[in-house]
Amino acid sequence: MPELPEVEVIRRELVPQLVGQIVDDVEIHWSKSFVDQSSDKITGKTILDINRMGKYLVIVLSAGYLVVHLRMTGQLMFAGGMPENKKHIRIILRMRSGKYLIYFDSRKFGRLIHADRLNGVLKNTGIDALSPELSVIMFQQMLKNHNRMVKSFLMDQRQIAGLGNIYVDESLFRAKIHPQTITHIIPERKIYLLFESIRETLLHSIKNMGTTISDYKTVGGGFGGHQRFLQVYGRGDKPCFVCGTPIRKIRMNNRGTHFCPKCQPLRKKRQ
DNA sequence: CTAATCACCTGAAGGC
DNA sequence: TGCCTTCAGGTGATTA
Repeated sequence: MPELPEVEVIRRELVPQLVGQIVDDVEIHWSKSFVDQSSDKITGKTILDINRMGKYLVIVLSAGYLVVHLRMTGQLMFAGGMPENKKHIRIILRMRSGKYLIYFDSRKFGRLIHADRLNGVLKNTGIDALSPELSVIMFQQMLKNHNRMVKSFLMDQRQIAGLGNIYVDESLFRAKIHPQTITHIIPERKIYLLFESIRETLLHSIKNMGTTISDYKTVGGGFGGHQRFLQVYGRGDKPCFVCGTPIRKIRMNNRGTHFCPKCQPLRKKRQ
């Protein structure tokens, strides 16, 4: 479900509510959802800050971290009491204030990881897609150093972290690059365009509180609004908003991949 | 190094 | 209604 913009929206909502709270108790309803690899107990720890690394939410405790990955269907809710709908609750963190941080996850893919250090947990996470340290020069170098299809490169969290299936398809459409283009043949001006397209797509979605296709909800239970602006994702066979050609949907790495065959022609050689 | 497949899970939607 | 298949915002392990 959530990619960088959704996780960032959740982070921003959570910070004012959660910072300063003290963990009093952890209730585990599905054991695989909570991975405790810390030598210390989480009870009694104060929440100092919440950061984001790619699609990970990093809750900084007075000692150690609670790292959250929502995968496909994870949801967080912060409330003064238990919600009416208790379905799919996997973890409940009760705070000393009497409030609760509740983790829902219908598909049980997501994880809350309690760890002393971030090194191990984030070892496969590359530079964040919105990091100010990710320069267009560095992005260009990364693309030139790989010989693979640009969509699968952008989906690879070890390279650039935060993009998922929706925003990769949207960014490639915006940059007019076919998802199967091999990274190292993309001309320089297209690399610049792609770099900007990724930033604009992600920032625009954050402004709209993320994209709700089915499960994603903000911490307050609201829906995102960015689905109104999707150009290709979920629009297979529908006319391209730019040229009217039917959007094509194919499978790449077992993921639905959407693009406009006219706006994003496949080039096999450097132009 | 890259690609393909499966595994982890549940629920919604469509065909018959 | 019900059964069956396919699909879904993600990632990690394994095999080719």
